[in-house]
Amino acid sequence: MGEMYIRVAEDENEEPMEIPSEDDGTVLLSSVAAQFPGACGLRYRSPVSQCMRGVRLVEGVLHAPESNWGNLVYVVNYPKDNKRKMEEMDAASAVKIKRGIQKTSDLIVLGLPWKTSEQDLKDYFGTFGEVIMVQVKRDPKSGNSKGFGFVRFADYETQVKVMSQRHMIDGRWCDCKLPNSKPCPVARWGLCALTQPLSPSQQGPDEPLRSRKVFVGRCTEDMTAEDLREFFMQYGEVTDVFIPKPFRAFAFVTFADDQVAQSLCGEDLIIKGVSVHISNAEPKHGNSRQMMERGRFGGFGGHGFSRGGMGNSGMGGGGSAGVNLGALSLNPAMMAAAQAALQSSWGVMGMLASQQGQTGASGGGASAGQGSGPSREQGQAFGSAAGSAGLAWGAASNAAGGASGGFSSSFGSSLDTKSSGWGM
DNA sequence: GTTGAGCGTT
Repeated sequence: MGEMYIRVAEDENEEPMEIPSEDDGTVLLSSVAAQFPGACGLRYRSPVSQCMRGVRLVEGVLHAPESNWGNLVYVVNYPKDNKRKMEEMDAASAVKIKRGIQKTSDLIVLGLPWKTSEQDLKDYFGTFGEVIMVQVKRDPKSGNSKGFGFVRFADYETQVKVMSQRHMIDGRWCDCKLPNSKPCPVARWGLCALTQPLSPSQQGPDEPLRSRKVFVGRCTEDMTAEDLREFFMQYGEVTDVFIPKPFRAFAFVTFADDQVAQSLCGEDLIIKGVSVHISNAEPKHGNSRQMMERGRFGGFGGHGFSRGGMGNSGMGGGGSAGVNLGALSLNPAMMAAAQAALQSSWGVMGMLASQQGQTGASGGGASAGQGSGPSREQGQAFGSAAGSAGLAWGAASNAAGGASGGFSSSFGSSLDTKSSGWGM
Protein backbone atom coordinates (compact mmCIF):
# COMPACT_ATOMS: atom_id res chain seq x y z
CA MET A 1 0.00 0.00 0.00
CA GLY A 2 1.86 3.08 -1.22
CA GLU A 3 1.57 6.65 -0.13
CA MET A 4 -1.89 8.08 -0.17
CA TYR A 5 -3.79 10.87 1.49
CA ILE A 6 -6.55 10.84 4.04
CA ARG A 7 -9.00 13.64 4.47
CA VAL A 8 -8.89 15.45 7.75
CA ALA A 9 -10.92 18.38 8.96
CA GLU A 10 -11.35 20.34 12.09
CA ASP A 11 -15.05 19.73 11.99
CA GLU A 12 -17.31 17.35 10.14
CA ASN A 13 -18.66 19.93 7.79
CA GLU A 14 -15.54 21.92 7.25
CA GLU A 15 -13.40 21.59 4.21
CA PRO A 16 -11.00 18.72 4.73
CA MET A 17 -7.29 18.84 4.20
CA GLU A 18 -5.37 15.93 2.78
CA ILE A 19 -2.76 14.44 5.06
CA PRO A 20 -0.19 12.00 3.68
CA SER A 21 -0.02 8.48 4.98
CA GLU A 22 3.07 6.39 5.48
CA ASP A 23 4.13 3.54 3.27
CA ASP A 24 2.52 0.99 5.51
CA GLY A 25 -0.81 2.74 5.31
CA THR A 26 -0.66 4.33 8.73
CA VAL A 27 -0.75 8.05 9.36
CA LEU A 28 1.54 9.74 11.79
CA LEU A 29 -0.09 11.89 14.41
CA SER A 30 2.72 14.33 13.80
CA SER A 31 1.60 14.67 10.20
CA VAL A 32 -1.83 15.62 11.42
CA ALA A 33 -0.44 17.93 14.05
CA ALA A 34 1.67 19.64 11.43
CA GLN A 35 -1.52 20.94 9.86
CA PHE A 36 -3.62 21.06 13.02
CA PRO A 37 -1.39 22.20 15.84
CA GLY A 38 -2.31 20.67 19.14
CA ALA A 39 -4.13 17.71 17.60
CA CYS A 40 -4.00 14.60 19.74
CA GLY A 41 -5.97 12.15 17.65
CA LEU A 42 -8.62 11.54 15.02
CA ARG A 43 -12.20 10.39 15.00
CA TYR A 44 -14.72 9.69 12.29
CA ARG A 45 -18.37 8.94 11.88
CA SER A 46 -18.93 5.27 11.34
CA PRO A 47 -21.02 4.63 8.23
CA VAL A 48 -22.64 1.68 9.96
CA SER A 49 -23.34 2.89 13.47
CA GLN A 50 -23.54 6.58 12.61
CA CYS A 51 -21.60 7.17 15.78
CA MET A 52 -18.30 8.93 16.10
CA ARG A 53 -15.48 6.46 16.44
CA GLY A 54 -11.94 7.00 17.55
CA VAL A 55 -9.05 6.10 15.35
CA ARG A 56 -6.61 3.70 16.92
CA LEU A 57 -3.50 5.51 18.04
CA VAL A 58 -0.38 3.63 19.08
CA GLU A 59 2.75 5.50 19.94
CA GLY A 60 2.06 8.40 17.65
CA VAL A 61 0.87 6.23 14.79
CA LEU A 62 -2.73 6.33 13.61
CA HIS A 63 -4.08 3.10 12.25
CA ALA A 64 -6.78 2.91 9.62
CA PRO A 65 -10.06 1.45 10.79
CA GLU A 66 -10.55 -1.96 9.19
CA SER A 67 -7.09 -1.34 7.73
CA ASN A 68 -8.60 0.98 5.20
CA TRP A 69 -8.93 4.73 5.50
CA GLY A 70 -11.53 4.83 2.77
CA ASN A 71 -12.95 8.11 1.68
CA LEU A 72 -14.18 9.22 5.08
CA VAL A 73 -13.48 12.61 6.52
CA TYR A 74 -11.56 12.31 9.75
CA VAL A 75 -12.07 14.89 12.42
CA VAL A 76 -9.27 16.23 14.55
CA ASN A 77 -9.33 15.64 18.27
CA TYR A 78 -7.90 18.23 20.58
CA PRO A 79 -7.03 17.80 24.22
CA LYS A 80 -9.74 18.38 26.79
CA ASP A 81 -12.64 18.71 24.40
CA ASN A 82 -11.10 21.78 22.89
CA LYS A 83 -12.95 22.03 19.65
CA ARG A 84 -11.16 25.26 19.01
CA LYS A 85 -7.63 25.47 17.87
CA MET A 86 -5.20 25.36 20.71
CA GLU A 87 -3.53 28.49 19.50
CA GLU A 88 -6.58 30.52 20.38
CA MET A 89 -5.62 29.88 23.94
CA ASP A 90 -2.22 31.32 23.37
CA ALA A 91 0.46 31.41 25.97
CA ALA A 92 -0.20 35.01 26.77
CA SER A 93 -3.80 34.52 27.73
CA ALA A 94 -2.99 31.37 29.61
CA VAL A 95 -0.53 33.14 31.82
CA LYS A 96 -2.82 36.09 32.26
CA ILE A 97 -5.66 33.92 33.35
CA LYS A 98 -3.35 32.15 35.69
CA ARG A 99 -2.32 35.52 37.04
CA GLY A 100 -5.89 36.37 37.75
CA ILE A 101 -6.69 33.34 39.78
CA GLN A 102 -3.87 31.83 41.74
CA LYS A 103 -0.66 33.81 41.59
CA THR A 104 1.31 33.97 44.74
CA SER A 105 3.97 36.59 45.19
CA ASP A 106 7.21 36.67 47.00
CA LEU A 107 6.71 38.20 50.41
CA ILE A 108 9.31 40.30 52.10
CA VAL A 109 10.04 39.23 55.64
CA LEU A 110 11.10 42.19 57.74
CA GLY A 111 12.73 42.18 61.11
CA LEU A 112 14.57 38.90 61.01
CA PRO A 113 17.13 38.24 63.71
CA TRP A 114 20.65 38.38 62.38
CA LYS A 115 21.13 34.74 63.08
CA THR A 116 18.10 33.46 61.23
CA SER A 117 19.02 31.21 58.33
CA GLU A 118 17.09 30.19 55.26
CA GLN A 119 16.55 26.81 56.81
CA ASP A 120 15.06 28.48 59.86
CA LEU A 121 12.72 30.40 57.59
CA LYS A 122 11.72 27.32 55.71
CA ASP A 123 11.06 25.47 58.94
CA TYR A 124 9.01 28.27 60.37
CA PHE A 125 6.92 29.12 57.33
CA GLY A 126 6.53 25.48 56.45
CA THR A 127 4.07 25.26 59.30
CA PHE A 128 1.69 27.48 57.33
CA GLY A 129 1.85 25.67 54.03
CA GLU A 130 4.14 24.58 51.27
CA VAL A 131 7.10 26.89 50.89
CA ILE A 132 8.60 27.10 47.44
CA MET A 133 11.32 29.68 48.01
CA VAL A 134 13.11 31.33 50.89
CA GLN A 135 15.93 33.80 50.91
CA VAL A 136 17.82 35.64 53.57
CA LYS A 137 19.45 38.75 52.17
CA ARG A 138 23.05 39.03 53.24
CA ASP A 139 25.92 41.35 52.77
CA PRO A 140 27.89 39.65 50.05
CA LYS A 141 31.19 40.55 51.68
CA SER A 142 30.60 39.62 55.26
CA GLY A 143 27.82 37.16 54.70
CA ASN A 144 25.91 38.80 57.50
CA SER A 145 22.17 38.84 57.28
CA LYS A 146 20.63 42.17 56.46
CA GLY A 147 17.74 41.28 58.69
CA PHE A 148 15.23 40.65 56.00
CA GLY A 149 14.42 38.02 53.47
CA PHE A 150 11.81 36.69 51.13
CA VAL A 151 9.45 33.79 51.12
CA ARG A 152 7.11 32.39 48.53
CA PHE A 153 4.31 29.93 49.14
CA ALA A 154 2.73 27.46 46.82
CA ASP A 155 -0.79 28.52 47.66
CA TYR A 156 -2.35 31.90 47.75
CA GLU A 157 -4.41 31.05 50.80
CA THR A 158 -1.21 30.43 52.69
CA GLN A 159 0.14 33.74 51.55
CA VAL A 160 -2.95 35.59 52.71
CA LYS A 161 -2.79 33.90 56.06
CA VAL A 162 0.87 34.68 56.53
CA MET A 163 0.42 38.30 55.58
CA SER A 164 -2.43 38.67 58.02
CA GLN A 165 -0.37 38.24 61.13
CA ARG A 166 2.97 38.96 62.73
CA HIS A 167 5.51 36.25 63.17
CA MET A 168 7.73 35.38 66.08
CA ILE A 169 10.88 34.08 64.44
CA ASP A 170 13.88 33.20 66.57
CA GLY A 171 12.73 35.58 69.26
CA ARG A 172 11.77 38.61 67.20
CA TRP A 173 8.52 39.82 65.74
CA CYS A 174 8.63 39.89 61.98
CA ASP A 175 6.29 41.23 59.33
CA CYS A 176 5.53 39.66 55.99
CA LYS A 177 4.36 42.05 53.33
CA LEU A 178 4.13 42.41 49.63
CA PRO A 179 7.40 43.91 48.51
CA ASN A 180 7.36 47.40 47.09
CA SER A 181 8.37 45.99 43.77
CA LYS A 182 4.98 44.33 43.57
CA PRO A 183 2.10 46.07 41.94
CA CYS A 184 -0.85 46.93 44.06
CA PRO A 185 -3.71 44.52 43.44
CA VAL A 186 -5.98 47.25 42.06
CA ALA A 187 -3.75 48.24 39.25
CA ARG A 188 -2.90 44.65 38.66
CA TRP A 189 -6.49 43.67 38.43
CA GLY A 190 -7.42 46.47 36.11
CA LEU A 191 -4.52 46.07 33.82
CA CYS A 192 -4.93 42.40 33.65
CA ALA A 193 -8.23 42.93 31.96
CA LEU A 194 -6.90 45.83 29.99
CA THR A 195 -3.85 44.48 28.36
CA GLN A 196 -5.67 41.53 27.00
CA PRO A 197 -7.60 43.10 24.12
CA LEU A 198 -4.55 45.03 23.07
CA SER A 199 -2.10 42.22 22.87
CA PRO A 200 -2.87 40.51 19.59
CA SER A 201 -2.85 43.61 17.40
CA GLN A 202 -0.64 46.66 17.89
CA GLN A 203 2.53 45.34 16.43
CA GLY A 204 4.45 48.45 15.56
CA PRO A 205 7.63 48.15 13.50
CA ASP A 206 9.96 48.21 16.45
CA GLU A 207 7.59 48.51 19.31
CA PRO A 208 9.49 47.91 22.53
CA LEU A 209 6.33 46.59 24.11
CA ARG A 210 6.33 43.59 21.89
CA SER A 211 9.89 42.54 22.30
CA ARG A 212 10.65 38.88 22.07
CA LYS A 213 13.35 39.40 24.65
CA VAL A 214 12.85 39.56 28.39
CA PHE A 215 15.06 40.77 31.14
CA VAL A 216 15.64 38.24 33.87
CA GLY A 217 16.56 40.02 37.07
CA ARG A 218 17.94 38.66 40.31
CA CYS A 219 19.81 35.83 38.65
CA THR A 220 22.40 34.02 40.69
CA GLU A 221 25.82 33.10 39.54
CA ASP A 222 25.08 29.41 39.40
CA MET A 223 22.46 29.87 36.72
CA THR A 224 23.98 28.85 33.43
CA ALA A 225 22.64 29.71 30.02
CA GLU A 226 21.62 26.08 29.73
CA ASP A 227 19.71 26.29 32.99
CA LEU A 228 17.83 29.30 31.75
CA ARG A 229 17.15 27.84 28.36
CA GLU A 230 15.84 24.63 29.84
CA PHE A 231 13.70 26.48 32.30
CA PHE A 232 12.15 28.89 29.85
CA MET A 233 11.55 26.21 27.24
CA GLN A 234 8.37 25.34 29.08
CA TYR A 235 6.84 28.62 27.95
CA GLY A 236 7.87 28.51 24.33
CA GLU A 237 10.77 28.20 21.97
CA VAL A 238 13.84 29.97 23.28
CA THR A 239 15.99 31.44 20.58
CA ASP A 240 18.69 33.05 22.68
CA VAL A 241 20.01 33.31 26.21
CA PHE A 242 22.46 36.01 27.10
CA ILE A 243 24.29 36.19 30.40
CA PRO A 244 26.60 39.17 30.79
CA LYS A 245 30.11 38.45 31.87
CA PRO A 246 31.35 39.23 34.42
CA PHE A 247 28.39 38.25 36.52
CA ARG A 248 25.82 40.99 36.82
CA ALA A 249 22.86 39.16 38.31
CA PHE A 250 20.68 39.42 35.27
CA ALA A 251 20.23 37.79 31.92
CA PHE A 252 18.27 38.14 28.73
CA VAL A 253 16.13 35.43 27.26
CA THR A 254 14.72 35.71 23.78
CA PHE A 255 11.74 33.72 22.63
CA ALA A 256 10.63 32.89 19.14
CA ASP A 257 7.24 34.32 19.97
CA ASP A 258 6.86 37.83 21.31
CA GLN A 259 3.60 36.90 22.98
CA VAL A 260 5.37 34.37 25.10
CA ALA A 261 7.91 36.96 26.11
CA GLN A 262 5.26 39.51 26.91
CA SER A 263 3.18 37.06 28.85
CA LEU A 264 6.04 36.48 31.22
CA CYS A 265 6.76 40.10 31.95
CA GLY A 266 6.02 40.97 35.52
CA GLU A 267 6.23 37.40 36.67
CA ASP A 268 8.42 36.21 39.46
CA LEU A 269 9.63 32.78 38.53
CA ILE A 270 11.60 30.40 40.63
CA ILE A 271 14.71 29.03 39.02
CA LYS A 272 17.01 26.81 41.00
CA GLY A 273 15.29 27.88 44.15
CA VAL A 274 15.67 31.60 43.65
CA SER A 275 13.04 34.03 42.64
CA VAL A 276 13.92 35.85 39.47
CA HIS A 277 11.98 38.77 38.13
CA ILE A 278 10.96 38.94 34.51
CA SER A 279 10.49 42.26 32.87
CA ASN A 280 10.69 43.92 29.56
CA ALA A 281 14.15 44.02 28.11
CA GLU A 282 15.02 47.64 27.52
CA PRO A 283 16.51 48.37 24.15
CA LYS A 284 20.28 48.40 24.24
CA HIS A 285 20.52 52.04 23.21
CA GLY A 286 17.41 53.68 24.48
CA ASN A 287 16.29 56.71 22.49
CA SER A 288 15.74 60.02 24.20
CA ARG A 289 12.00 59.67 24.51
CA GLN A 290 12.32 56.45 26.41
CA MET A 291 15.03 57.92 28.56
CA MET A 292 12.69 60.73 29.51
CA GLU A 293 9.94 58.36 30.45
CA ARG A 294 12.23 56.24 32.48
CA GLY A 295 13.53 59.29 34.24
CA ARG A 296 10.14 60.49 35.19
CA PHE A 297 8.71 57.30 36.47
CA GLY A 298 11.78 55.70 37.79
CA GLY A 299 13.01 52.23 37.11
CA PHE A 300 9.95 50.23 37.70
CA GLY A 301 11.72 47.69 39.80
CA GLY A 302 13.10 50.58 41.78
CA HIS A 303 11.92 52.04 44.99
CA GLY A 304 10.67 55.43 43.91
CA PHE A 305 7.13 54.66 44.90
CA SER A 306 6.15 53.41 48.26
CA ARG A 307 3.74 50.79 47.17
CA GLY A 308 1.85 50.05 44.04
CA GLY A 309 2.86 53.08 42.13
CA MET A 310 3.46 52.89 38.46
CA GLY A 311 6.17 50.42 39.19
CA ASN A 312 3.75 47.90 38.04
CA SER A 313 4.58 44.66 36.41
CA GLY A 314 0.97 44.10 35.62
CA MET A 315 1.44 46.72 32.99
CA GLY A 316 3.34 44.22 31.03
CA GLY A 317 6.80 45.09 32.12
CA GLY A 318 8.85 48.24 32.07
CA GLY A 319 7.77 51.64 33.15
CA SER A 320 7.68 52.93 29.63
CA ALA A 321 5.30 50.17 28.66
CA GLY A 322 2.88 51.24 31.31
CA VAL A 323 3.10 54.85 30.34
CA ASN A 324 2.44 54.28 26.72
CA LEU A 325 -0.53 52.10 27.27
CA GLY A 326 -1.89 54.30 29.95
CA ALA A 327 -1.69 57.40 27.85
CA LEU A 328 -3.18 55.84 24.80
CA SER A 329 -6.06 53.61 25.49
CA LEU A 330 -6.06 52.09 28.92
CA ASN A 331 -7.87 54.80 30.70
CA PRO A 332 -11.49 53.96 29.95
CA ALA A 333 -10.96 50.48 31.21
CA MET A 334 -8.97 51.77 34.11
CA MET A 335 -12.04 53.74 34.99
CA ALA A 336 -14.10 50.64 34.74
CA ALA A 337 -11.73 48.85 37.02
CA ALA A 338 -11.87 51.63 39.55
CA GLN A 339 -15.63 51.77 39.41
CA ALA A 340 -15.85 48.07 39.92
CA ALA A 341 -13.67 48.50 42.97
CA LEU A 342 -15.88 51.24 44.32
CA GLN A 343 -19.03 49.26 43.85
CA SER A 344 -17.78 46.45 45.96
CA SER A 345 -18.43 46.96 49.64
CA TRP A 346 -15.21 45.16 50.32
CA GLY A 347 -13.32 47.43 48.04
CA VAL A 348 -10.36 45.80 46.54
CA MET A 349 -10.42 42.94 48.93
CA GLY A 350 -13.76 42.10 47.47
CA MET A 351 -12.23 41.90 44.07
CA LEU A 352 -9.48 39.75 45.38
CA ALA A 353 -11.99 37.50 46.97
CA SER A 354 -13.91 37.06 43.77
CA GLN A 355 -10.74 36.27 41.93
CA GLN A 356 -9.84 33.68 44.44
CA GLY A 357 -13.29 32.29 44.46
CA GLN A 358 -12.58 30.66 41.16
CA THR A 359 -10.06 28.31 42.60
CA GLY A 360 -11.88 27.13 45.64
CA ALA A 361 -15.02 27.87 47.53
CA SER A 362 -13.28 29.06 50.67
CA GLY A 363 -10.48 30.80 48.87
CA GLY A 364 -8.83 34.09 49.66
CA GLY A 365 -12.03 35.87 50.50
CA ALA A 366 -12.78 34.06 53.68
CA SER A 367 -9.29 33.95 55.00
CA ALA A 368 -8.72 37.58 54.14
CA GLY A 369 -11.78 38.67 56.03
CA GLN A 370 -11.34 36.68 59.15
CA GLY A 371 -7.97 37.95 60.31
CA SER A 372 -8.30 40.23 63.28
CA GLY A 373 -6.04 43.25 63.21
CA PRO A 374 -3.87 43.75 60.19
CA SER A 375 -6.10 42.25 57.57
CA ARG A 376 -8.99 44.45 58.52
CA GLU A 377 -6.88 47.51 58.27
CA GLN A 378 -5.64 46.26 55.02
CA GLY A 379 -9.13 45.96 53.69
CA GLN A 380 -9.99 49.48 54.70
CA ALA A 381 -6.85 50.94 53.35
CA PHE A 382 -7.37 49.22 50.07
CA GLY A 383 -10.87 50.51 49.91
CA SER A 384 -9.73 54.08 50.27
CA ALA A 385 -6.93 53.48 47.89
CA ALA A 386 -9.43 52.46 45.30
CA GLY A 387 -11.17 55.74 45.84
CA SER A 388 -8.19 57.88 45.19
CA ALA A 389 -7.16 55.67 42.38
CA GLY A 390 -10.45 56.29 40.70
CA LEU A 391 -9.97 60.01 40.91
CA ALA A 392 -6.43 59.91 39.76
CA TRP A 393 -7.29 57.68 36.88
CA GLY A 394 -9.93 60.12 35.84
CA ALA A 395 -7.32 62.81 35.76
CA ALA A 396 -4.99 60.61 33.85
CA SER A 397 -7.42 60.30 31.01
CA ASN A 398 -7.42 64.05 30.55
CA ALA A 399 -3.74 64.72 30.71
CA ALA A 400 -1.63 61.97 29.40
CA GLY A 401 1.86 62.10 30.83
CA GLY A 402 1.96 64.14 33.98
CA ALA A 403 -1.23 62.81 35.43
CA SER A 404 0.35 59.47 35.98
CA GLY A 405 2.42 61.06 38.67
CA GLY A 406 -0.72 62.11 40.43
CA PHE A 407 -2.01 58.66 40.11
CA SER A 408 0.88 57.07 41.84
CA SER A 409 1.30 59.64 44.53
CA SER A 410 -2.26 59.69 45.76
CA PHE A 411 -2.37 56.01 45.40
CA GLY A 412 0.83 55.42 47.22
CA SER A 413 0.03 57.72 50.08
CA SER A 414 -3.25 56.13 50.91
CA LEU A 415 -1.50 52.83 51.09
CA ASP A 416 1.18 54.29 53.25
CA THR A 417 -1.49 55.08 55.73
CA LYS A 418 -1.99 51.42 55.93
CA SER A 419 1.57 50.44 56.47
CA SER A 420 2.12 53.02 59.19
CA GLY A 421 -0.84 51.75 61.10
CA TRP A 422 0.33 48.26 60.61
CA GLY A 423 3.82 47.71 61.81
CA MET A 424 4.17 48.38 65.52
C1' DG B 1 33.19 42.55 65.58
C1' DT B 2 28.43 47.45 65.63
C1' DT B 3 22.64 47.87 63.63
C1' DG B 4 16.55 47.35 63.69
C1' DA B 5 13.89 50.67 59.34
C1' DG B 6 13.65 48.90 55.25
C1' DC B 7 12.74 46.44 49.88
C1' DG B 8 15.41 41.66 46.15
C1' DT B 9 23.74 42.82 43.24
C1' DT B 10 19.34 45.78 35.77
